[in-house]
Amino acid sequence: MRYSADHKAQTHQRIIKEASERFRRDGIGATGLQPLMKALGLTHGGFYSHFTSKDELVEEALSSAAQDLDAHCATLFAQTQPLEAFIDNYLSEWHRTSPHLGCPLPTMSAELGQRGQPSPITDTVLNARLAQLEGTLEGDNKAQRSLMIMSTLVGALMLSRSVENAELGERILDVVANGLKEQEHK
Amino acid sequence: MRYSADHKAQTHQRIIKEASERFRRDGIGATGLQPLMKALGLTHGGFYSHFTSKDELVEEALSSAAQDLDAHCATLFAQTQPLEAFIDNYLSEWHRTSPHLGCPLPTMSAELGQRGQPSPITDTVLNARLAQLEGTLEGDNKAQRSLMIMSTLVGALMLSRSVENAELGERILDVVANGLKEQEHK
DNA sequence: TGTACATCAGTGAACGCGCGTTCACTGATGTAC
DNA sequence: TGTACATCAGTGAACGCGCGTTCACTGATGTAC
Repeated sequence: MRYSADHKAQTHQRIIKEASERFRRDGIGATGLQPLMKALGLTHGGFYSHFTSKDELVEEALSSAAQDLDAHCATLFAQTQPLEAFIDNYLSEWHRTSPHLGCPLPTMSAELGQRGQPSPITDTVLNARLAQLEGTLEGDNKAQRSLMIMSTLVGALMLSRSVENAELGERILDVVANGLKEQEHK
Repeated sequence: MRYSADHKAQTHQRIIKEASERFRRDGIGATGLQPLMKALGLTHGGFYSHFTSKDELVEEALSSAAQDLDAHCATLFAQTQPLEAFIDNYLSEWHRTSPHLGCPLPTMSAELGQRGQPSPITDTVLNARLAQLEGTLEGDNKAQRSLMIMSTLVGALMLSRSVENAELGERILDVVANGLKEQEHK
């Protein structure tokens, strides 16, 4: 069956959106193409009308997630206390319990580093986030401080999601968020 | 064939050691039992004389890795500047390029959080590390500060390993190590 | 000490399963006349 | 405007592969007599 003009582009986007959520929630290796296509009401064979391989989908899904995140951050940076807003948002209970909609770094970067064929996606995502963070800082050594803050945020969120004890998970977020804000307010 | 008294215990330990390295280097899901046993000169069927399932191996391999790390840290804490030694060691070029021998948190905790059946291994490993770190701190709010430092270390090491650009990877380690030491020296 | 037997770590074929990928096919719709 | 045809997104069976796990078997060694 032939479809209307932008039908294919829409399906393409639907696959990317679903994949970017599943990759972040379950990991890349644990996400099968068959269940993914089925969740969209499609059959798996059609996947290759849109992508040449799973690896290509990984690339596209990650840059899509990064773009969404950029847009989301832009709204945070319009606020009066952009750094505090960024920290509170990154270490929020919502972010902890919504890995599929959040930053891909805590969920996917370990696996991306372990994959055979490396790609510069992590570099791109990280650099984008660092650049935004730098914009909210004042004083000296912005580049170094944004790198430290970003490392702390990524580590704290990942750990808070990995521990079994939910109370410990929430405590990690609270303590680190308050500590970071205190630190930056001197 | 029947083997000498402690033969089985030795093989058991060899499996655990090889597994704990592969899990940290490649991830749990990406580590097959068949290649693992083959690397030890054994056949895969024999695996179930030692473990009831892959999940059981995961548990044992992780606590073994945690124990090794404890011992390693103990030597660091005997030094004159234990906190600096800990930071320098954690963010060393050796640690960055030797994930299979290092801390399991940056390599495995994301995947452990994504697995269906959760286990308290991450909690145990993290708490052990936090307790040790607290011992090297002086001043107030030790619990909070050790949590922040640990988050920073884990995040920085994971990111440094995930970026494709090795120069960026090394820069992350340097900047964060220096920043942390400066911060703690007030 | 010598012999018969029991043990059980390790063997290797086989199990069902889901993976990524391929391919001949379908059939509704856009286009050409 | 009406008809014939080309397009191509999506279908669904099939591919080889490696996974975790099972199982009947082997055979060197410890043990019992």
